[in-house]
Amino acid sequence: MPENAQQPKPETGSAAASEPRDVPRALISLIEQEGLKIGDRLPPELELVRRLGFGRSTIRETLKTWESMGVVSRNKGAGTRLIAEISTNTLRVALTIKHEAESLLRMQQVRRPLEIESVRIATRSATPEQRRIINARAAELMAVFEAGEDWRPADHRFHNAVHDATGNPLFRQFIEQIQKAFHDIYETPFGKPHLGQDTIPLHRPLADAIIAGDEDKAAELTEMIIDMVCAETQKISEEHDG
Amino acid sequence: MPENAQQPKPETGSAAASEPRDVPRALISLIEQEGLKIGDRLPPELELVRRLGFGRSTIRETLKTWESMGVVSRNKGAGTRLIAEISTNTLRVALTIKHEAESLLRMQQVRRPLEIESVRIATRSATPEQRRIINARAAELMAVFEAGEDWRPADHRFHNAVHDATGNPLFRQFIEQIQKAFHDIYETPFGKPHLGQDTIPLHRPLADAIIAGDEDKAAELTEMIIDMVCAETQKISEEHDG
DNA sequence: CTGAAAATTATGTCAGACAAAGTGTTTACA
DNA sequence: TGTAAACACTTTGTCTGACATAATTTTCAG
Repeated sequence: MPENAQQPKPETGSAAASEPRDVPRALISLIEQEGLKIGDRLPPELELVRRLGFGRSTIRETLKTWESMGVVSRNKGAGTRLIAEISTNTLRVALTIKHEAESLLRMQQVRRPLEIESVRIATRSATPEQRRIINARAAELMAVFEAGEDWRPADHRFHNAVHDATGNPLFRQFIEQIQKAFHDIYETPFGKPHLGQDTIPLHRPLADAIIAGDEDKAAELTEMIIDMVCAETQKISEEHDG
Repeated sequence: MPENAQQPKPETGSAAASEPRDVPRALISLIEQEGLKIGDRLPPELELVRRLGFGRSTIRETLKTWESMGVVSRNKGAGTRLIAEISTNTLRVALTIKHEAESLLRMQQVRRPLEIESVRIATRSATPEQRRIINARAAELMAVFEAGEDWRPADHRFHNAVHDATGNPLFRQFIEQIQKAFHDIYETPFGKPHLGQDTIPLHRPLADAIIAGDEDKAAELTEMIIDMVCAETQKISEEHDG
């Protein structure tokens, strides 16, 4: 029996950075060295085994995980393709959300402090340009709403402008993912009244408070908006639990 | 050669719902039948092989994926434990975090409101039993800290107890994933002093406030703790940007 | 040049073996 | 008797090899 068993041996020698000690790192490093872009095919598993020095099952566990995170797509016969950016600079985190009436409320419960905090930070630290954009988005939202059209895209843009004004892209990412999950659950099983309709008129004073730099006022209005959504969500939950 | 190869054979016959054709479904169905709750141990892999009728590598790929999603925690020697709800209808959401030195601070910025809100909710709505656990975890943490040992596992358990007391598993999942990402970045490129050491003495009064139901006091202490971590994180960021 | 058959490629699954790290029990010693 | 070291056991981690299955590519007949 060969005693060379658990010696990863990254072998590429050069690798200025550091020798990758685990499979994900080794894979990412290979992808970067190879210059693979979205849509490109990764080398087949057996070649990865040869080049990375790990066993196939170990490598497969990582690829399977990446697949579940939406980094790669895998198909028998065809290979493994990159479908999202991945680099040493990218870290992917996955969450699981239970798909039931109650979790709608739970998601809003988590969204609440994130939304409030992002408004606070935005109010404190937005640049004049960002305040201008927020103002424009609010105007757009009110116009669409009063015209009786579908206000949800405009609402989305308004909130995005606020999140961007925090200077921290994670706020937008987190909140957006929560909302995405929310709608994935909300759209499918239940009928879908326009959730949050009553909150729209509050968006104009919210924008004003942010632009004026009145942090407490902005936070208070955000709190009201989210609480209204929470209340509606709760009603829906209860209807579907009874 | 036996030709019985790829016959999953769910065998449990009864299974009113539908015969699980893939490993995740089979696992979830087993978890539900067994009534496994958060914190419980899953059967060892070899038993799963026997009971589910799939090969070990196949089952491992699913468990590894679940681990990366924060559904289970796995340890050599010890087994696999459930750390989040999982059921037939769980939705998986992936977040991508670009990691630069700056994003360490950004993650704490997002964690901040989540941590504060979870403390507020926990203070409001924890059961007596949950308050008892929080108290015990705090005592344990202080003991370990004063003994000069590694306090991080105890710190982790303490915060988990608080998150669990919110009654909303999403808080724990979100915060845990943020921390996981944080450590993935933090451990590797930079040297790693024990971040947050000075905050530990504040945990005793925090626990007391939660147990006493003093929401504002608890929130205030949490704010102080996180802000200290943020300050330390910022210092590290700056050191590595200059 | 076209379309079907065959060969090749690549992932999916299973099985067996051993390593490594925990857990628990027993034993030795004070 | 109490405690700590030594041992056995359990469980996950990794590697290897084999075959099944689906997609792709090549070959070949018309």
